Amino acid sequence: MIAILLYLQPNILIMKNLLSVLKIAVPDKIFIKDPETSDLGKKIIEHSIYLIDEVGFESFTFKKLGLKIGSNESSIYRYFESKHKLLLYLTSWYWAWLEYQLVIETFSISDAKEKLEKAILIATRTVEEDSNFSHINETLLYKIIVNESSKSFLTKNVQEENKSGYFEVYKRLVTRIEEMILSIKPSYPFALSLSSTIIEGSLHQHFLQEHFPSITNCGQEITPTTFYIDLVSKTLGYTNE
Amino acid sequence: MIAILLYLQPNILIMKNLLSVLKIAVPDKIFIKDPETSDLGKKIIEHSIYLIDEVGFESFTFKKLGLKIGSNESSIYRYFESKHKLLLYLTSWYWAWLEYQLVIETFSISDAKEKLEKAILIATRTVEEDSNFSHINETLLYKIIVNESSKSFLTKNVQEENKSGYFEVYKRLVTRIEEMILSIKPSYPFALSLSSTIIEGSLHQHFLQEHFPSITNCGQEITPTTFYIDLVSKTLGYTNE
DNA sequence: CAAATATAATAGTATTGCTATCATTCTAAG
DNA sequence: CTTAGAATGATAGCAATACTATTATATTTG
Repeated sequence: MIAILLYLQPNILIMKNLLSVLKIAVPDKIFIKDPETSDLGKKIIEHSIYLIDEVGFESFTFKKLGLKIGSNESSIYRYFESKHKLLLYLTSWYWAWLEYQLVIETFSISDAKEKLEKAILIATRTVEEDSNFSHINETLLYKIIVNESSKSFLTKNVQEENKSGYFEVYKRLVTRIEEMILSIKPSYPFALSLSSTIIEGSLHQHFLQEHFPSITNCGQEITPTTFYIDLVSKTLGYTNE
Repeated sequence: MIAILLYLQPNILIMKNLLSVLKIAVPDKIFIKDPETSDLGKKIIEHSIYLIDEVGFESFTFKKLGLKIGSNESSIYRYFESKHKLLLYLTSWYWAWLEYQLVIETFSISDAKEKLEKAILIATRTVEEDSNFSHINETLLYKIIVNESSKSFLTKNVQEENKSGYFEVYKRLVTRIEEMILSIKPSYPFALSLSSTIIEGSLHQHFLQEHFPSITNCGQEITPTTFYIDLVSKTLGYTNE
């Protein structure tokens, strides 16, 4: 089933259909009860995105979220053990969604360079259009990823949470791009570091673009995508410049 | 005075002397009372580094710090309005210290490439030796920078705090490296982004090395310095490989 | 229809992130 | 040497946070 669908042209309509069959898979240790399995769960996810975007992660509380969705704080605790776990859920969902795009949009590209550049495009572009095929607003979620996602791993418990598999999706994504880099230049000794630099670095450039425009070239003309495609092509030595 | 000192060979002994004359300058709006002006102030800085390293920034409180230094919570509030301001102080101090190293250690280098590579080395190397010439343990502070510094700007108030000048030192550092890049290749259109990528990216690689070794090449053999020197030389097209 | 399951309501608790007030100690100028 | 001012300490208090626990009420499902 999945293989058949993957041969199709990737466009938003097809993605819509695909996602009605496929489910974005988030490591299930992250939640107590899968929010996808109930109306309340979906409302929690949907409105947590609105609320975190609105007030920021530090000021976000389950009590406020309960108020927003006309539900009770204690009910939210039946889905997520803490707001930190909810953030982990959102970030994992985002990375899984990105991986999914990466796979379908590069699947049929045979040229290694073209494939990598497509992957860089997907990983570094601004998510501007909400696909509207679920309760998740990807545009706002992307803003949260730019502004808050680092907080999901910059904690005293990373090691532990890493062992629990909470970051598997993210790591797999880095590995996928690493493979694409290596298929262009197998002798390049920093493929993992370059891959992780593209992914985290582009979030950082997006952040700078919004809050510290004086220390980035990204703006109207130049995008993080432009910057990273140039960087990678030169680093791997396949530029025609 | 400063100019005279800058002609000297940079080594730890001279730095020690230099720093007894020069003071690392942190934007003074960050604190209520300059912690450098009193014993209590210095103790606050010294032990905040130990405590944040020990328990992490989220669990760090002024009450706990007060206990550690045998002082009172309320006294600490006379120096810093909040723990967030204290983190801003520590990060600003670190960036100022790094800028200072950058300036003295590259001052007398006339070759543009050599100068830039020295700068990259300084900006990306692990701080392993505590210089011991002040109450600030640079080794531990560096660990805090790797693990917590992003939290100083990933907040809802960045814009405002940026306007207040809290990030001036950091931005100046990015600009300094940008200039070095441009002096090698004036036509390179992404010098600011490359500079900010080196600085933030190397912290990220250090973080990965410690917590997510499977998605970085940095480890025993390869360091963030190796990776970034290779990246930059290829990107600017001056590699001899 | 009964039993199980999900949700809501309420209460409670330790801790956080402060502010405010007042008391004490130290320090430096007259 | 004293004395006023500055710095520090002690104590109290407060609203909010980040939960846990218990009980009650819907809702679903077999």
